[in-house]
Amino acid sequence: MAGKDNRVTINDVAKMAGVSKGTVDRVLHDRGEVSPKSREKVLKVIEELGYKPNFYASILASQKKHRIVCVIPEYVSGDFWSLTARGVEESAETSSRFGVTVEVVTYDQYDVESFRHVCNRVLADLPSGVVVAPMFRVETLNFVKKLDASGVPYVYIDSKLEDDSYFAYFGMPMFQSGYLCADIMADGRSLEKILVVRIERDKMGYSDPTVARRTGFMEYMAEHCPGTDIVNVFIDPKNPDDVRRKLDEAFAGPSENMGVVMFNSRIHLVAEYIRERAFKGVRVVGFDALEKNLDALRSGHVQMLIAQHSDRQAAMAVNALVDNLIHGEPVHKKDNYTQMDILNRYNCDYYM
Amino acid sequence: MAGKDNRVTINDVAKMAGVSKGTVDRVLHDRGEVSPKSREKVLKVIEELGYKPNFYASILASQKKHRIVCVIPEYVSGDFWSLTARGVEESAETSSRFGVTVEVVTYDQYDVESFRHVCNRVLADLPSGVVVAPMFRVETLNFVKKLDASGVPYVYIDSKLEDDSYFAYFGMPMFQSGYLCADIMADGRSLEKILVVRIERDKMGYSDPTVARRTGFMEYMAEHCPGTDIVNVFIDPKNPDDVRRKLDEAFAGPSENMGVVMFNSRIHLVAEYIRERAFKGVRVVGFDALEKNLDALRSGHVQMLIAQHSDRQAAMAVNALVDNLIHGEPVHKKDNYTQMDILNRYNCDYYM
DNA sequence: GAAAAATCCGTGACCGTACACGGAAAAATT
DNA sequence: AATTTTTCCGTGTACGGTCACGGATTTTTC
Repeated sequence: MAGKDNRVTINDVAKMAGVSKGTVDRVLHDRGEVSPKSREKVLKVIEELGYKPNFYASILASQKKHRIVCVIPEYVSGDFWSLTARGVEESAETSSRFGVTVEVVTYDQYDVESFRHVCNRVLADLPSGVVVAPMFRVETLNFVKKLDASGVPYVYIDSKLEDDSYFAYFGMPMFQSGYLCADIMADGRSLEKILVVRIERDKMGYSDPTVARRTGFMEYMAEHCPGTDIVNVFIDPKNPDDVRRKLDEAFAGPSENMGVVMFNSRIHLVAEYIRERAFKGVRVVGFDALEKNLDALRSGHVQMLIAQHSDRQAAMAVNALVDNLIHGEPVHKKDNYTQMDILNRYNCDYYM
Repeated sequence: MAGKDNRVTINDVAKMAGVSKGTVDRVLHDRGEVSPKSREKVLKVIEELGYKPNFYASILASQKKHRIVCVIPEYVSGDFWSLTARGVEESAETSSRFGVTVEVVTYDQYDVESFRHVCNRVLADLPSGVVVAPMFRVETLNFVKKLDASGVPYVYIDSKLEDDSYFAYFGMPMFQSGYLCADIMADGRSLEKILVVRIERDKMGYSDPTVARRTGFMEYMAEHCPGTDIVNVFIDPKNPDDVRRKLDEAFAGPSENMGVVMFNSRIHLVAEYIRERAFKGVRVVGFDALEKNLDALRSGHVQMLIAQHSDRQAAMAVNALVDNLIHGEPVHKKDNYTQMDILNRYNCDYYM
């Protein structure tokens, strides 16, 4: 506890063990070429003296260059994946001090082929570690299997797959986030109808990370509000007219005491619609702290958001790899569920 | 953007500027003994080459030992200040790598004399930087004035005072947290009565950081729920009998549609009482993610908590000082308001 | 038992910076 | 003009590691 100032160095260990620092270094890095008994002795002395290598001397001396690549969906400024990218950017800065470069490569999340292509590029020039946000189940499994075979550690962010040789996972508990969302939507009020707004793609075969979220939501509703009418509305987010038409239809009936929810980050589309139509009293709940969503929160067109720090998530993913690469540290926890932040108009301005 | 691998070193700069690395070093650290024109030239070359000192070589070479002390109220495991202490502990670990030792000293927050004593001890053996959680206004101002005079940077955590030579502040926006709290308590329901449970000390002259929070709460209520009856209840937290008696009195009347709130971290006392009396339907809202409070959340005796990551807060405070001491970095922002986290039974388990 | 191979280990040159030391050049003094 | 003082700057060592290189021992081979 009492911080010792007399740091013990590799030379101290060497002297004490009656060998040279070269030998100590060899056992430290398991580089072989050390007789069992020297090894033994050095290890014992290290233990006794409580030797900790000087991190900085180490980095300085070993001019190793590690490279980490992050494979995430394409993004444009302000959307969900741009947050992740920002997190990567941030940790890249820190990591560069450690001689680790971090590289972001993106793929079209609606196009398997582009994902395959990116994977191949990564495999062609193997990095020291990989961070991947999986959208295509089979292809990702295939990808990571090859990484694993080459001894390249990989970590999942956002969502994970059911293999188990991943190095770590950082993401939101999807099911629970849906459950929580339902509670926020419904608790203490008796809603007659809830629109679940989904985007067309949901219907297709892609592995959509938000399905678990929807499941959580539905489960809560079934348990706590069996009487509430839940209506699915499918929209094409790229087509404003379509959005307007579909929502007009959905809002047509008796729109008293209604709720609207989306399980991806696009709730601002709904907010926009509601602003246009000047609807009052609709309870709108969504996910992710995109700037557009926060604006909707401020203007009162969205009541609540559930957010995660995807930037921090990404940063932690990268850092976990860096720690491992540089310091050989194992992960603290393999599965890291980041907190679910509930935002409303009164606390959103203090969200990062 | 494209990560350059060819880091430029102090030698490159020296060569380019036609001087020796010693001179470059002198201008880098403003150590004088450099002619204006050499200085000029070096500065220009640094600019051109985009030279960034190698952090690690720098730390390694300068064997400076910095010491930071954190002055916070005494704590026992599980209470509010223990969270802060934990954050300090964490950042202490990181900081030790930088040759910075972090030391925690505590005072009795109910005893000015103990605070004075601690301050004197700190002043007697000046550290390189100070983190302080102020509870006594006058004494703290006096303390920091002396620190300032000695050129020791200090940062406030938790709450800040109205001087302005502090290096930084990390804390929750107290007024807004009260405002938010009121919204969480009252929004969408029509409460008849709200008990504001306070501890005796509130009545005395101590500078209580939670007054701003209470003000925020009251302001919201005045604006949005003028009809709600707000009743102050003073308890002695150390005396369970007193708590029970006072709350019994407060709950005596028509206890339909009631709310209870506390502005410090002791809401678990109320939860305990409610559990004992097996009251139903009371809306209980409080602050801070103490283990006891989280338990109350899980068991349903508290509906909502507003939390802050006081550990992260403390860590950031220490880190800001470390960055400044080691790297001479100025603060990003002087006032750092940490986010206000809304916790209920469904997201509290993922809160760190 | 000598030669070849394998094993083990010490040496020393770095990594990029900080800073003490002492000397050269310029300025001030006499 | 000679001397002293001041200003300015280059040199060299240390910080605590990493790793290539080559030498010394030991083991294997024939």
